[in-house]
Amino acid sequence: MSKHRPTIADVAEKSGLSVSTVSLVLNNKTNVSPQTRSKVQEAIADLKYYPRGNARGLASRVSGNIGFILTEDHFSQSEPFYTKIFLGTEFEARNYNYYVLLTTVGPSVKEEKQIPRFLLEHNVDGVIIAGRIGSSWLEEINERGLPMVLVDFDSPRHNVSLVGMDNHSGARLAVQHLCREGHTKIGFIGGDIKHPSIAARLAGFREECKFQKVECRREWESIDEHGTGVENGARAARKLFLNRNQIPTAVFAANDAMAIGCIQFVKSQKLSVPKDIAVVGFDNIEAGLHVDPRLTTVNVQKEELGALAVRRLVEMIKSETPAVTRTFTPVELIVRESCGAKNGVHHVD
Amino acid sequence: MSKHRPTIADVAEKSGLSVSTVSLVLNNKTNVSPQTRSKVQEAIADLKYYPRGNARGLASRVSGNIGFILTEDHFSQSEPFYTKIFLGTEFEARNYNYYVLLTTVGPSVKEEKQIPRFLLEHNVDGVIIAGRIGSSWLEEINERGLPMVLVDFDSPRHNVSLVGMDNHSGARLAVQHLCREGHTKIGFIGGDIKHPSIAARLAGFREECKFQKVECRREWESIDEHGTGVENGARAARKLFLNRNQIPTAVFAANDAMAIGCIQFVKSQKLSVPKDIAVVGFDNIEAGLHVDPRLTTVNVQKEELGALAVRRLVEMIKSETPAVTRTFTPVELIVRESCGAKNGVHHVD
DNA sequence: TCATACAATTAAAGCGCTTCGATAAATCCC
DNA sequence: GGGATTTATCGAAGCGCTTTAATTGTATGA
Repeated sequence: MSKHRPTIADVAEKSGLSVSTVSLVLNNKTNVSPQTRSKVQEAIADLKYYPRGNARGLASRVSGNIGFILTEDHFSQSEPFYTKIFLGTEFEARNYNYYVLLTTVGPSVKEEKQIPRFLLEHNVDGVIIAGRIGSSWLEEINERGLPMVLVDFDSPRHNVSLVGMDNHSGARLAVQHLCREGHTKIGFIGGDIKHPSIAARLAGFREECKFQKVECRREWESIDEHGTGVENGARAARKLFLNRNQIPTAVFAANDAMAIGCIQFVKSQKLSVPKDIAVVGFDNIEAGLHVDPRLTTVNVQKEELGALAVRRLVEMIKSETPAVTRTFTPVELIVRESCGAKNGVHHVD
Repeated sequence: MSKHRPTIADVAEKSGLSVSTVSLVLNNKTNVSPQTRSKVQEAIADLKYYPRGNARGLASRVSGNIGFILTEDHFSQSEPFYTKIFLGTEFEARNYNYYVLLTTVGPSVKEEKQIPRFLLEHNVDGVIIAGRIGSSWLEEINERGLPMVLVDFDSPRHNVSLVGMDNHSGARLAVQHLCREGHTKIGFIGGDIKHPSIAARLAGFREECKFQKVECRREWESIDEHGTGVENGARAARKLFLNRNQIPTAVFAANDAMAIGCIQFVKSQKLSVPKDIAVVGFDNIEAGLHVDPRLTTVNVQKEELGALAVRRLVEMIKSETPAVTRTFTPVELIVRESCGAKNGVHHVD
């Protein structure tokens, strides 16, 4: 054993310079001559030196970590929607030399002991929150003076940075496509209608219906209050289709999970998708590929959302005066069989 | 501002004791009188003091982190199988005051720059690896002298600790159930047959067939070399059912993804599941709930696997002489419709 | 009663880095 | 040409903790 891991002092000695100078090189500071810089870099490479994060963090009082917060029900959801966002985060964080600490939390801040340890221990330099979350968490983090970025959520009361997708255009794309397929009676299925993304999708739906001069009655907008899962989709579909004189021939669902629920319900009624009812979803989750018929949907760039969140967050961390930003990724229509059209991708213009 | 975060010195002052004593209390060391201990704890509570991880890590030369390594293709898989394992890891790690750093890696160690930063920087005290991984990674980690635990994989050459599930019993449960349903001709569908879990499932399948005195020909064992995904399942099913005089009436698939592929193929041939072909899978992934008919399968406790891995890893970290352990969680049969039986759960005895 | 052991507490020396202020050398301007 | 700047390098302090060895206090045994 004995041969122990090289420290900055070893690098200094090897290169014939001082520890401080090596540190300057390490941190890409100015006022280092090119020769010096390369001498140091050579020594670093020779020794296979890697700075110890703990020492760096202690001296510079930053943690080098980013916290990623998810509510428990989001993460335990079967669909890897948030997983993919997290993956994007992890990838992008590497480019900035940050580690990502993921944790799940309950719906709202209760006891101190439920607060993520990385917050209590000041072990993150900023926080990314994905999906719906109680505003008490936003306040908790604000109080700690940590920069934060929301992903696919918003809190008007908190004027917070966020990254999201272009829900409005996505909904319009979906409706537009159904119209192109000849549908004139289109319904909407949704849940958790206060969620900004869902609300925006409904708004886009209505707007495009109006624009296309297509019949879209309020009674064809079926909202299940209890959530946005498959079961909720099935329930909303039941509400939409049962006990009505007239039903729509096409449905735009606020997300894929509900769209799948809708398809299940329609099939359970011995009706055919897409022949009797065409269905379009939103999110492009994997399950849409395994449902029969395969789901036409609006694609969301999940990894990109995560990466974007990191970039915004790092900007805030580095900046003295962080600006509140709102960034939206574009979406595109993915045509499969559930809408009764030929396959293909329709990009948003 | 100004009011800055309390340090151990503040706690020492407040409690009228020395920094060293506070440290002893913090670390639950012996030789501290009960009165002293409670005085310190009181001060800690008053000040809302939390030790700074970086300082601790620097002084005690441990990182307080656990690395979680996944190959890229595992993580980008749609199915949240590994996500759930990770979640279990994260949960259990909290109990031991560890942070989990997740990263994905390529199939084998190539350049130094592809090595996870937490390894290069010695920023983890141990490593959990989930799923199939190139043995060069195991060597890389071994060389660094880090304790490690594999989840759902094995490397006979490396004599490494692992946690897995009882694949053998699971396969036997599945076959046993099919026999109980009256099937006498049972096929097997699998992929990546060198994977220890898959191989064990095949072994269990054969053993139970023999035990039940049921016909199971080698030509009814259809292996797709290219993987264990849905497509591979469909392809293996094609190989199994096409161009044969006699085909089995039931299939045990090595995992749910392949089972779903198999169902898709069977349906594409205008045959009925379970009437013409009964199908049983393994893993109990969510997608099995959304396929039609819903998939009968063998449940694997994914979160528990992750938690278990943490426990084993922490034992190794704390121990001077880490023992190599192999731990297996029990499985249970979950009966849904794809096997043509009534629903229910059959536990392994 | 005095040396001995043991328990409880502490002072001080780091852990490996960053950063501030000092120093020395090079460049500038009138 | 000489004081004022600027640039490159370094010494040393300190980040907040752990840990070792030393110190003090108290109980033990002969």
